[in-house]
Amino acid sequence: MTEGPGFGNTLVCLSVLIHRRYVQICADHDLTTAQAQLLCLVKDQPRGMSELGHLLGLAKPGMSGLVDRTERRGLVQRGTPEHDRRACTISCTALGKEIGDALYADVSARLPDIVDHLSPADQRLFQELAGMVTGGTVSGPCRGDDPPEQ
Amino acid sequence: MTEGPGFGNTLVCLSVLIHRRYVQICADHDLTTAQAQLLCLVKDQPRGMSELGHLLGLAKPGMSGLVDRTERRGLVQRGTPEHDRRACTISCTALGKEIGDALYADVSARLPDIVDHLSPADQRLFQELAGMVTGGTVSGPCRGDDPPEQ
DNA sequence: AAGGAGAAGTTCGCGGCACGAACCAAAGTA
DNA sequence: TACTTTGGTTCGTGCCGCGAACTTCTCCTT
Repeated sequence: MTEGPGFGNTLVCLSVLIHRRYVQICADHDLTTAQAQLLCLVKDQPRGMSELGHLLGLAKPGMSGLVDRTERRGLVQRGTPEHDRRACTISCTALGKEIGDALYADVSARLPDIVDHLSPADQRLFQELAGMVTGGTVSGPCRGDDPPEQ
Repeated sequence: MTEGPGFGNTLVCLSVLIHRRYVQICADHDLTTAQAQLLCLVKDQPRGMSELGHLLGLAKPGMSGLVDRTERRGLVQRGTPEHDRRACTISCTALGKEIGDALYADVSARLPDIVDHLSPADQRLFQELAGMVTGGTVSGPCRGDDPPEQ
């Protein structure tokens, strides 16, 4: 409604801009963005596959593969909750926790670089608005609007 | 400097949020995001592989593959400029132009949905700030800071 | 208790994506 | 005429994610 014809494009540019810096930072920790997001979601608490799939917007095979690869690197591990033996709990290894914390700190420190050329007031404003857009989803990536439950 | 510890995370969420909606819109036009971005870059003017690689942040093999797949779908075509016969110009087919224009219109129309829950004033503010962050790069994705020239 | 419906994950096969290394051909240069 | 540089391609590899099919377990109904 209130947006000009170029706003959509601007949003894409913004997303790409953020993503590229994010890729750099992840690569510095030898992580892909998918693995990084998984790690950040489980670094402070174990979670089930379904929950992770929902949070990451992935279907079941995608989750399985991602956990496979991340587990193979020793960052994460599968466990079985006793109350439901078909389910699967993903938790962090000590190494994963260490790397995840370091990554999170680095993201907090270096990702905001992309707004460096704005005035401090504008930076604060942008930060606040970005928080409103993402709906205050603090931990992990925002939930998708389309639950990919299959 | 002015950002709290969660700002980096908020930016990641914002990027993911935008990207997911973008993926949806692209899929509605039967495009991947990579192909969509390529199409948008060449839909109004032909460009060389190097230039595209620079704009998209891709190395040479990545560009070759992307153009291969997009060409195979008949959306884009390779041409040879007469002044340099080893180079290669990527231009749009009629079909590609049509789809590219439709996609662009759809992105302009539907991507701003993600800020719908903000007040009109905040939406305008966010739009303006987002434009400032992306540095007014109007056409195509923003240039990366690290030229992946190899 | 039996038996079927549904949920949680896995596996398989596929395709898109993107990299490094090696390569080829054309252009420029000594 | 050689040598170097530049623009792209090919090859092999790995990550990513989907749909379809399958197994196992839980739960609900009868």
